[in-house]
Amino acid sequence: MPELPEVETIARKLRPALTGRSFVQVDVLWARTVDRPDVARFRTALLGASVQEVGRRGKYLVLPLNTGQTLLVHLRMTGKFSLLAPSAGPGDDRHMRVRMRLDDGVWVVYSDPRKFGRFFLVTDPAEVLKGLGPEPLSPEFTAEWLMRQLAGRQGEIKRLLLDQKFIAGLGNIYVSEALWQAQIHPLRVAGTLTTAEVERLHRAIGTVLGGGIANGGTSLGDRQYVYPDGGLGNHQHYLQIYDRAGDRCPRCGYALERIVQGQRSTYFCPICQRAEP
DNA sequence: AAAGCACCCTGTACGC
DNA sequence: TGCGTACAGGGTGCTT
Repeated sequence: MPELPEVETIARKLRPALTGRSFVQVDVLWARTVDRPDVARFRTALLGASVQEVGRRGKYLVLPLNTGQTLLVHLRMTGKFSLLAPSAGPGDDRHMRVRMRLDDGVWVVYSDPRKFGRFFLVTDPAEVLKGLGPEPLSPEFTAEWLMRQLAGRQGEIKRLLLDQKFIAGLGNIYVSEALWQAQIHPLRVAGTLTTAEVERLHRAIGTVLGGGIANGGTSLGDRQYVYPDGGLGNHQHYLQIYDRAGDRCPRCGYALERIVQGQRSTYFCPICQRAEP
């Protein structure tokens, strides 16, 4: 499940292969993968267009084109890109949903078993990105900003951190890790966090995301997330609590627990993540 | 503002 | 062994 560090890792791996290249072939094998425009217009507009850069905003890949349009991709749960040499061909992955050939012959293959990922080709990227909160690794994301935004909030802190309109890029794994590191209970009412807790949380978010990127992202579980160059990330070896219910807390040794918040799993330590300030 | 739920999907885990 | 079913999960949209 790609979150900010995984999408950043993917962008970095796609960048050298795609920047300056143009698309000479575009095949959409699962129509609903293309959110907009319709598949026919998508193909026509992409053919011959070249990629100016490969960026990221939240969990979106952002590829401005020389045509003035921008290709945006959200991988959702199981979307992944592969880069294949011209001699290898595009392959025959049964989950292939989009395949694109570049002007140097390299194949860019998008596979997505659960078909949740989406491509957007738009004139104004804000059309897709406008609702997103700030980038958690940018200078504007300060402890002071976080403190102000949390003030008065009655919802649970974990659910709020997952809200992309609040902060862009955090997902289930990194939110659980950040709250554990900051020693804050996931059920805490957001507006009740103390200044010290908010400062710990702010620092922890930076630490877990930075660590995830430094380790080349997470390759987890059944999906064993594979990057465009065929490699695996390393960060799964550094996760402290995610998907470890019943295991001992690395900090205090007590059994980690799993609860459900907003139809989603939350992992935490009931001892060192205090329910009260 | 906050929360619940259906939906989109399929691989996997689990019960019988 | 084989079959059916529940479940997971990010995001959107709708409802309360």
